[in-house]
Amino acid sequence: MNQFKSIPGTFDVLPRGYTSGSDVIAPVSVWRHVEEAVRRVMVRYGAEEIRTPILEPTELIARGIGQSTDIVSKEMFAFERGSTNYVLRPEVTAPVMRAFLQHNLAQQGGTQRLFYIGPCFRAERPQKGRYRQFHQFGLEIIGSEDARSDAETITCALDVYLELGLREFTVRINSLGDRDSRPKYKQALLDYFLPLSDQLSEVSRNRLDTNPLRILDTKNERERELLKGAPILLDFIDDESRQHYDSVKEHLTEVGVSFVEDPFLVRGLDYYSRTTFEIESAVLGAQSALAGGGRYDMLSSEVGSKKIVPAVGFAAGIERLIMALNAAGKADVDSDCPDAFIVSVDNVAPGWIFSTAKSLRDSGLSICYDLQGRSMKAQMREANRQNARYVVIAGEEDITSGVVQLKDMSDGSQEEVSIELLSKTIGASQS
RNA sequence: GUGGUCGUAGCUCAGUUGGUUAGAGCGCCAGGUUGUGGCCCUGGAGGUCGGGGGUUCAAUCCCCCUCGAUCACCCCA
Repeated sequence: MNQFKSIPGTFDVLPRGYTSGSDVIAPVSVWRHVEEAVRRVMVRYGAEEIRTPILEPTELIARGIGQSTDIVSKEMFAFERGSTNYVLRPEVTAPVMRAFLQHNLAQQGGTQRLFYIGPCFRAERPQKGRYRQFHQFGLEIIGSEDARSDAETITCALDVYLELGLREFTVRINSLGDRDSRPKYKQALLDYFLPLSDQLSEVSRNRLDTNPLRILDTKNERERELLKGAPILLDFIDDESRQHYDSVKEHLTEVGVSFVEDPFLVRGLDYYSRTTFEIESAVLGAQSALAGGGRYDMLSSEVGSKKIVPAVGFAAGIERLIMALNAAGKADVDSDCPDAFIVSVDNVAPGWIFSTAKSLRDSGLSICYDLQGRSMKAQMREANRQNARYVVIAGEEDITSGVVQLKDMSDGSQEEVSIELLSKTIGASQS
């Protein structure tokens, strides 16, 4: 009988953490540490949390992200039930936009700053830093064209990394221009590459038909050489987009964010226009992108809005963030430990242990005790392993006399405490 | 979907040019200390050496198949 295993590309987050292949799966405490940092930073940005379903209509994702993208064409976990097509969300921007439109959040006035944390799903072949179920957090600023919102999106992502103690990353930015810029540029790219097509790899040759922009981020050495002579996207964008882009760069510079302009930074989701950016870390191996995002002014109309709703946002991978934290030695986080562990000498008075634990818990303390009838030594070891602050030692006589031993595990000191005063004494020293 | 690498205890890994009961460290359990943890010492549990087939007197080791893991391409977080 084979044991069941988690599906490839998914993993369990355990209390203690473990290694899986070359990946270190961090303990839950690290995950919470990250999630709390995200929430702190988001609050500073005035962002409010939004939670959307894991399941979305397939059509929303297909239209939002784009039929020809890899995500939609080959990486969706999608299924049909009755007359409805469902998909496990591969990202959260389109769902957030859907929710924004569905609930008419524009009616609440102003610009909405919405953030999320949660799982996403893509049917890719797993590898280091890439999973089938992975976790993202992100910010969407919906309802403004202001270049400050683009810059704010970038600083917000960076602030999460800074908050967690990361320092080593690079920001790459580019502008894709407006709706009309891309077709013009695509044509220019085609004009450049078609005569050279015999020098291109098979994948890139196919892309000339399907999505020529994707040739720009090839890793192939020879193609990179060819790219040096290729037309530059920035030369094809409209004046307004150019001004907008300059303005984004100025704002970033004003607040001391350094970045590199990458004329070949396109992204694999169709909804981007104008600003795009990626934040990457050198410590991550092949999957080096920590976060990515950009402006998506066209998305709202793609998913059925009559009005164009301008928006920008970023999405960041939590697994990759944790990998970077591990590499930077910033992933050591204290996990919760009990205030006290009750040791029963010779396993006497199980009922008393149970009810005492309950009443101490009722007073807000975290209490553990042995459930296996183990020796006192083993109970002490267990208390030590769990990092209990105190051990309550109770034997037959202690309980009848109403006075137990309270041992402070940090320095080994021990005192007699009457049972009625236990919660007060343990609680008083809570730091 | 395509390539490379690797499968020995819960974890990290030794090992056998094919030869009796397959090892270590960590972890776990117990004892050393009959009411006291961390350190130390002793002992113990735990493995069909991924699975199937073949070669051989004999396979964990050699061959074939298969399954799984992993890294990379592609793409993205």
